[in-house]
Amino acid sequence: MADMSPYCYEYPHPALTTDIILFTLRHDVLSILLIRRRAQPFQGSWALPGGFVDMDECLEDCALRELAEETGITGVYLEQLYTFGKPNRDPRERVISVAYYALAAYDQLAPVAGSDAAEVAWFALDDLPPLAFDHADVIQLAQQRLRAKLDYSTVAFGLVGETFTLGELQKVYEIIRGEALDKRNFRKHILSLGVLAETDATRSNGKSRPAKLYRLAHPGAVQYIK
Amino acid sequence: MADMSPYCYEYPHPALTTDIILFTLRHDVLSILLIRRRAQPFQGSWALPGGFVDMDECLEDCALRELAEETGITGVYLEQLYTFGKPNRDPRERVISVAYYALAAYDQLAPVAGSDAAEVAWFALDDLPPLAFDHADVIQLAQQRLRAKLDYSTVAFGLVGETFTLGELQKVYEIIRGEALDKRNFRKHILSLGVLAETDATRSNGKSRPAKLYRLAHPGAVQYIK
DNA sequence: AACGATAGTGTGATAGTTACACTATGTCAA
DNA sequence: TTGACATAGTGTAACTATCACACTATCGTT
Repeated sequence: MADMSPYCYEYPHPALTTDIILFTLRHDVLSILLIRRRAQPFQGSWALPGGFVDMDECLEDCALRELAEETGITGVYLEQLYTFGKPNRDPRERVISVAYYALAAYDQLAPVAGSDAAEVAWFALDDLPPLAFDHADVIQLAQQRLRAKLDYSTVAFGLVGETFTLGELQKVYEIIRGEALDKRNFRKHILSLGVLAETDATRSNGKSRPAKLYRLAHPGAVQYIK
Repeated sequence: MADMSPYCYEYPHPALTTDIILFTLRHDVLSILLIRRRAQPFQGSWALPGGFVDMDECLEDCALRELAEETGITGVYLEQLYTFGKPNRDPRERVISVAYYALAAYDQLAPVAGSDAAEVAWFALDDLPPLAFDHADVIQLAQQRLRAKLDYSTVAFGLVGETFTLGELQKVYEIIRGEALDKRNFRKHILSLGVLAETDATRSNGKSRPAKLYRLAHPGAVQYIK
């Protein structure tokens, strides 16, 4: 018994995990990536990717590592969301989960089921399967946060590629806010923020006039705006 | 040895604490409550109130309990801020800290040093002593968050009493934003939010014309506005 | 009764937001 | 090659919100 449980403490310690809500837009639908659990508890249920924090890694590194291990995905934008710690979240033992949300452009992603995942799949946010643990709550909070940050930060740029057309960007805003936006007003607004730079390339969707491509003037961190 | 460390796990577990940044306005200065540590590590240093999470209590309850135990303070507004988890935050072992910030009106508070605290004192945010652990970072983030939330929520009401004059409320905004505001514009704005209710009482500061007292129309949760 | 202190009140200028419709340029099919 | 389709790209006027600004009212104090 002691051989199987060699990590001993004077006081009880909880287990610590990270969970990742990876948002993307696929076929004009806001979606997240879920894995089907290979292990107990909730074996066979859909759940957020995530897992236990190693003792020598920081929380953010853990989130990135788990996402990579379970889904093969790397290089996404990541931000801490909230820490969930109710006593009976997990039937095995006390587990604290630090939730992160991640954003990426769909065509830059190629998820592959990894070690702890029997399967990996995208789900539209309004068509989620039954979820393990309290992951439904986690996802709902993430969606709220994403919507709120649209208005005062540059999060939206995390959901498009490195270069993008204003039409693509407008679609991101429309889908997350759930309402149509006026094209001229949107362009005026977004250009006035001063965070975009023109490129001299254009992109055609194959059916119509090609659109000018833009990129972030200062790529990297999400900025607060206004 | 095993007798001193009876809580054993198959994998290593971190310790889990909460820390609380309790803001108040005292003598027109934004201040927080610190305790002087009675125990190692950082014995004798100033630190945020906080402590280890019990295995059967949720994170928020822990924060409230620790605040009560160490400072005697109860009944404050509390909100999760961020979770700090770098591997070497604490020299003893891996410690994850879920930080909460709290708000209260100064005259409703009477801090008293409790069990783990040798001393409890208010410090102006721009005149903090050297702090234990990474608490200086925690406080800085809390201050940023407080300032940001002023503009899109009703947090400011957490720093005044149950009833308050518009002059008092304006002072809260001015101090947190660090700039003077126009009285007429402030009143127009705050009343237009529709979150205030008049009372028919007034309050005099003893030196001048008494001011009408207001209260929150829907006390309780901090609301998002605009 | 005069003074000091804070409460309380409105208006005009400016800036930001909204509503709204047509031309331009590409692809595709006949 | 030309016409139909799809999306890109563009300006203006009405409306709304924000900002700057100064005086009167009412209390306590001397």
